[in-house]
Amino acid sequence: MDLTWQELMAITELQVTDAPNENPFETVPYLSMEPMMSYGSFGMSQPLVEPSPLACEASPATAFRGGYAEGVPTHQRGARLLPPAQPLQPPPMSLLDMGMMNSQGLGKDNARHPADDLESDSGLSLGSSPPLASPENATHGVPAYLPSDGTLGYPEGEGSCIGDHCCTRANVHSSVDYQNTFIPYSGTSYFPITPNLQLAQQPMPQSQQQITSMKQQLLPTALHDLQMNGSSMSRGSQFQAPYPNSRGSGPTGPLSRDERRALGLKIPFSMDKIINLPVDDFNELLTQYTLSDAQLTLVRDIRRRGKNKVAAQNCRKRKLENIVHLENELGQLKAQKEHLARERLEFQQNLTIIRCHLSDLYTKVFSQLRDEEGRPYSLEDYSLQQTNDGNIYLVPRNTSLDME
DNA sequence: ACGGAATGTCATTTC
DNA sequence: TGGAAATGACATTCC
Repeated sequence: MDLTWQELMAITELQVTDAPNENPFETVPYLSMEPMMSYGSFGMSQPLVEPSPLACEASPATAFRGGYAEGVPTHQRGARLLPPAQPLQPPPMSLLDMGMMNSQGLGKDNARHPADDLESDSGLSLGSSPPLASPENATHGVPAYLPSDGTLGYPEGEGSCIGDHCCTRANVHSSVDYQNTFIPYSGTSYFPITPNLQLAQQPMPQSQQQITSMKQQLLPTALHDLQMNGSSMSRGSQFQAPYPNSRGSGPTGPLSRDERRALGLKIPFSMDKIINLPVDDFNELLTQYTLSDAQLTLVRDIRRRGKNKVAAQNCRKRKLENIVHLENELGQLKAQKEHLARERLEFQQNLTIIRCHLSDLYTKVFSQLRDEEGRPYSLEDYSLQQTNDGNIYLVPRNTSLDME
């Protein structure tokens, strides 16, 4: 009997890890074992109604559940006199047949609730937004547009160079280093992958393939050009027509609208200076020349448009990168969800096993108990209740130790 | 001729 | 408070 008690208590110890309703992916509710866990009723005050998909039928638990657990309502039945509370505190208990448990998949990890993995593995931080990389350095430190004095623009102080030969210009590349000014998202996942998950090694979801395809299509044109000091950036602020050169026709080509305007108004300094000079230097530059209002307005417009052009390019690049980043995280989340679903299923199977054994042991205990007159205690009328101090008592079902 | 993509520009907000 | 950056919306051009 003591041995049986040890087994029973070992089973109840295992229940400590049972917190089924904390599963965030819970969709199919199953019976909580909590009533048996609390210091309240230690008996089957609630029937085990969950059908067992496992080999529970072959054990005595089947008869127990069928004959009592499912047949006995929770309301009180015929009351008997409360016998003297019989302390049934067993000696220190041992885990029941851990070898069996492990053999059935109840390993140290399997007993964990999936919710544990949610916290420990995912590191989900919905409150944090992706660190939008700022391209503000594009014009700091390393100027976005190299000084073009002598190589492009207008001869300072004279606007005599108005002709076809002036439409050609040196191909001054932008020195914006997008590889450095942008923080790649790929290295800072917000859903850290634990080794056991190995999400990164999972097959790429279809949506991710799509975005990858999109990236392959878009980035080479939109991003790669930017990164490779290509025509995009140069076009933006250098003396290149916005559209004719947009397909890689080279450094030469028709003047842009602002270029033509600048030529028309004989703006005495380069577009590069107008756009990329710091504001103080830009203002100082303006003081060195006597400009008409029209010239002044045009220069300021050119500066504004030139800066906004670069900003628009940066903005679009960021937008694409954000899409790629979010698609990557979506793929990781999907893989993580699948992993948790598998763990949940395994957990439920283990839980069913535990319940079967618990019912079996409970039946065994009651079958060996006898009252003062030698009659067996009925599971229908008596239950085991544990007090706060850990003692276990056999009490009628209509009696609660809490009230005493 | 039409649609999509790329890019420029403007207005507005945010930094 | 002014300048710069960011960004949505629209326009323009090319393919």
